[in-house]
Amino acid sequence: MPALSLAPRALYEEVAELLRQRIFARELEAGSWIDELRIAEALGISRTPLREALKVLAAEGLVTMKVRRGAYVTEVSEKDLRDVYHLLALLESDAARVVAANANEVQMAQIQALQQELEEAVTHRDRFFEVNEAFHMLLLQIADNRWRDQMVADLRKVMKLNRHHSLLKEGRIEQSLSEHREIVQALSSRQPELAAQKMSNHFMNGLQAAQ
Amino acid sequence: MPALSLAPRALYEEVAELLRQRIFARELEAGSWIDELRIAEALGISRTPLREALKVLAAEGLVTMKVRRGAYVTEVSEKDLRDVYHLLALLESDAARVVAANANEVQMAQIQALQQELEEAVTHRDRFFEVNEAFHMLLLQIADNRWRDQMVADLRKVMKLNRHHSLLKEGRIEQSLSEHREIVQALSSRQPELAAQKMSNHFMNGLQAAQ
DNA sequence: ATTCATAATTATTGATGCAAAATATTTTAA
DNA sequence: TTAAAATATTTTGCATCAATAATTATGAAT
Repeated sequence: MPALSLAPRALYEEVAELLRQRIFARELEAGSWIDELRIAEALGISRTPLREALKVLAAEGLVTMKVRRGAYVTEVSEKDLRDVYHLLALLESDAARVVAANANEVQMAQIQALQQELEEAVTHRDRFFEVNEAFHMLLLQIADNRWRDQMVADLRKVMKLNRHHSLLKEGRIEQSLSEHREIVQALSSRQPELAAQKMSNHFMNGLQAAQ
Repeated sequence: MPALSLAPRALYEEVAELLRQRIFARELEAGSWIDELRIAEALGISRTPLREALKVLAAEGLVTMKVRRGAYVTEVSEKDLRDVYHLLALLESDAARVVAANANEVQMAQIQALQQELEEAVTHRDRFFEVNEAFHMLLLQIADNRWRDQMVADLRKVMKLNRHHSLLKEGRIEQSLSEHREIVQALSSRQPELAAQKMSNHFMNGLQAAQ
């Protein structure tokens, strides 16, 4: 029985989302083989939508398909993690550059409002995590490049495969907040290169905390 | 009857490749609906591998899935084209930066050898096209970031959706060659920032020629 | 004549079944 | 006892089949 949903998504998308959650929650271990038959049976669905979901996840980089050997949860090495952070830094710092150069006053106000929310969420880990994500999403949305949005979304999913979460490290939230202040400062004062540099810095520090 | 294949790829991958070719060749028009039944029948295969192939192409951005309405060939607007070039410039110029900083002497020699081949191919459009692609691939390979490789590959596929091919424009090949010389020069002299800048420039000129 | 509702047709989505390939196990021989 | 070969089991991958949803066409009513 499919889960209740107001937006009628296709079953393969529902399944893809469910598998993502299980992968992030490490119920499906990194490197392990994904038993199609078992999962299809457990979910009460056929293998067809499950196989389609696996191909979507493969394109995102979350699983790896091997010919005639099925799907495996992607293993993320230390180098992979560095590489992914490197690209996120590159893409999001470019977004920051674009925003600093092109955002209108209303959009700047939105950014500052979210920064304010972030300041207030500093004592609540989950809330901070949530607002932090919203902040980065807002910048991407303003930068307005759907291809970048897609790539960043995929890379962030891969990043979540890693067990060490940078924001969970002692003192990282406070440091992250401080870095955000500098980014917003650079954006507000319309300094594209500075904003890009601060954003890049933000990711490099995140990587340091993550490993 | 499935197509003869020596390399034991899965059928859905063969089909994905075939559809890519047809999309690039405009046999499948931009924005048009993809008739599963008709194509499956024409290829003499069932709809299952075809549907899996379509989901792969959707992840690459070549087709767009609409719930309960099937697959459509992605329409690439002028803005899309600019956005894709922007990202390719960003990613490949970063690769050039990494190469300038980290490549060893053997790799540098490979780059120079390919540049030489490019010089010799200037009078043969198809050959130039081929060597040009090999050149960019070599830089990516040396920069050694499989996530970037995947993203660049996807973006290049989207770029090919556009009907105006920059290398087909009068004089563009000669200009492109000259830009390549400057890139190789910057790489050989180990100037990361200059290499990145030249590469970025190369893409911006390519975009100009493409529209 | 136009609009709304209902029915029919068409196409997507999901389930099931079957064959081929790969892996694991067992048996036999050295 | 160990290794190799043959057999058996597991699992992927493709095809066919059934059902659900959407669109279009037709008919009736205002």
